[in-house]
Amino acid sequence: MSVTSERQTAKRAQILKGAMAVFLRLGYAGTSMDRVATEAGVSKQTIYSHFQDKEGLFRSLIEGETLARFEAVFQLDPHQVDPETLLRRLAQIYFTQVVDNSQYVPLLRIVIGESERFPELARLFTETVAQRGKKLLCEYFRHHPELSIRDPEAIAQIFFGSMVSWVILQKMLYGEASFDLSRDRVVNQLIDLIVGHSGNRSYSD
Amino acid sequence: MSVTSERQTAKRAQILKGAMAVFLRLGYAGTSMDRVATEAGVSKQTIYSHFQDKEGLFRSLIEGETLARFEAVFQLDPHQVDPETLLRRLAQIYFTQVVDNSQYVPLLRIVIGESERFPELARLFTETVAQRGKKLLCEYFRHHPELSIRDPEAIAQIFFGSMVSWVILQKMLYGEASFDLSRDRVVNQLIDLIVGHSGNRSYSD
DNA sequence: GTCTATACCCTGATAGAC
DNA sequence: GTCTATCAGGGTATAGAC
Repeated sequence: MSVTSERQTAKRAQILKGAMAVFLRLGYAGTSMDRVATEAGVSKQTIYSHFQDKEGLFRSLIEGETLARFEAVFQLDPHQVDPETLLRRLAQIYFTQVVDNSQYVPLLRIVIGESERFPELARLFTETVAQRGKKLLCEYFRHHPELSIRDPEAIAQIFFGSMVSWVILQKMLYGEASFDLSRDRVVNQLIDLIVGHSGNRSYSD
Repeated sequence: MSVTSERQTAKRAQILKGAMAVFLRLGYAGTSMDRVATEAGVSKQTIYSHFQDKEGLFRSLIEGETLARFEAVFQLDPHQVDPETLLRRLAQIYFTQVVDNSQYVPLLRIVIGESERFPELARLFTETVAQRGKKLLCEYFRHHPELSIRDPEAIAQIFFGSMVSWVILQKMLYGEASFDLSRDRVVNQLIDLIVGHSGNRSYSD
């Protein structure tokens, strides 16, 4: 039975891998089960023996991607680090560990695009991904009153929201074709605004 | 001929109105031409006599919505207004004239969701909508060196990006269910950061 | 559990009457 | 230009052999 179980989970992973390639490229409605079967290298009936239907497959896929990808992100200890270093490190983690992953942009696109058909996936995404860094930053602000941050949650929204909207505008909506603006400039100005330093270093230092 | 032409444009507008209701709710692939015909109150063949195919209808719809909706936005004269008033007025225009329109969130969602299949629509959207306010704000910063804005474009990205990402998180991805954060708090903190005032007024004052 | 073959519906697009 | 009727193809999901 353990062998059978291993085979099952292997097939399941194989199906999910193929499904991810198709769903993230073509969206939910644009994806056919035939195409998933071909991409995964299994027959259609095999998919239906592991997942109830197309919706169930899609939910399992997005849920798994959301939870697996971001559970190890933003785990740093914020104490005993100066503010500029913390903000720069958070930006670095977001850009190098999240944005530079080739599946982040398509995943964000499909979560947004299908957020009306699958609202619970959208909520899962916001709760696991968006709130994580925000809570860490808010806690830091509350323990550092010398920064005189009036509204930590609003500042956290500004900090992460500026970076996310940069990704959407530049990478998702092809804004870089008509408007060149590097990550570093946004991060430097954010740090300049929040902690009042000049902020000329790169986020990747 | 003028009567015929009027009838044509009336039918065309009728089709586009029905198409908008369906496309914005179900996405491109999720929309069927049968459903558009029913919603618009015309037959399917009538649609095909006005538009080449499904793609052509979709492109006309999104292009028209993008151009018509935002051509009158951000037309204010920025000169001889103090910085806080300008930023607060820009935020007010964005939230009341853009976000509060019931079609903005679905339109933004579908432009993002279909940005891989229709990249030229995504570029049109960024160029007409996103860049308009940004350019106005940048020009203002350049004419007001007393604000000592080092990187106007980056600050403009932070200003508008924070508001757009607030809409995406709170309204599109249902973040308001787990995280309450009002517009006013974000706008007040943005103004506080950029012009250094306390910012306790409402954006709608 | 996995495959081939198939049922049945709905899709985009068109033909022809008026 | 607008409608009804229809075509060919692809959609999800399932039946039955092994």
